[in-house]
Amino acid sequence: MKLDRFDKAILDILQTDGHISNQALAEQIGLSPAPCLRRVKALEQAGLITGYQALVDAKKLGLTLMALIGISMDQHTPERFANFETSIVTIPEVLECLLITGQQSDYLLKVVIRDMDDYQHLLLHKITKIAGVTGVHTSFVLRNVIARARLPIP
Amino acid sequence: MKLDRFDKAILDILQTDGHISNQALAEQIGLSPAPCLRRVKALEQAGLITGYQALVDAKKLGLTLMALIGISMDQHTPERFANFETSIVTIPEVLECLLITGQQSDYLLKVVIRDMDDYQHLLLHKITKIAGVTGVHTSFVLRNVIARARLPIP
DNA sequence: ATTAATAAGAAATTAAATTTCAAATTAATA
DNA sequence: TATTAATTTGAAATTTAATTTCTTATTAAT
Repeated sequence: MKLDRFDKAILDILQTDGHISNQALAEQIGLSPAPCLRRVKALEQAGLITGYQALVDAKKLGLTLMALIGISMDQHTPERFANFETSIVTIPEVLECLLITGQQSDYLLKVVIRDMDDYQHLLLHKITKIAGVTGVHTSFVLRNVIARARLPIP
Repeated sequence: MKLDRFDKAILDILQTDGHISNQALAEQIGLSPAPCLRRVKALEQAGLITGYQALVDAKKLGLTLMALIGISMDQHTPERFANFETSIVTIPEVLECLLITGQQSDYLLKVVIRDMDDYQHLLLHKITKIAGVTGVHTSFVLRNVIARARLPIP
């Protein structure tokens, strides 16, 4: 699927405001509502738009701590990795889990927790309990300079 | 503002599906549409819901590379940091920018780019051009095990 | 237990999404 | 370059959902 300027504008706007009405969206990109809606549906159908979500303020939920946790595994086998990944997705505090190169760590996790007690519990009773996890290195986030940024539309 | 089970259910559902109709949402949480809508509006008003966004597939946009870039600064002064932050927010490829502890780096960036050429250009012509940036260490993301997860509702 | 305050639900209204179809634009072919 | 086919647009009608209003019920406080 190739995108013209209308499609790109739609993606750009919907990443910023996923609740904009179709009429307002149509006006912003310079089309009438009917074709605008068709394009949005087509982008959803094509899998370019994978969903919509509300953005929630972590601090107002009491989730004031964010940490990055580097994880080292004992063996670099597909089985070890697969097992780790199926375990880690069940922990709701883990917002992100990336398999990475260029570090001592194999995985980098981003977690949000209420406080140090919760962090300790998460680390000692959940993460280090997963088979194969040998090393853990945590960085705490002091400031979130850019969050929830939108993808650049090429 | 304190949240009851209805509010928590709303936040949980809207983080998963920000496009659900108010009627369907009301049914899922076990309320009629009118009070359900009132609660959603109240959560928006209170700043618990900060917005809505469409989720876009990076690969389908041709953004096939994701990298984590650790940044070290020469001086740890508020002015240096402020300048870096105002510069970094203008780079659309930077999806996330965190000021962190526990690493050699001061900042950790998450970037998405098309390919190695774009990465090279981003690094050499944009990031390292910012005043005070002395060290850069890049990790490439091999696999995105968990992405765009939703906050756990306490 | 009684009152006040808050929240819920039904129904009416308003607004938006969706569909339909004729007109226009774009792309392809001769 | 003219002609045809395919695709896309936009106006209007229809359907659906959001929003408001008002009465009833529930919860909290005295």
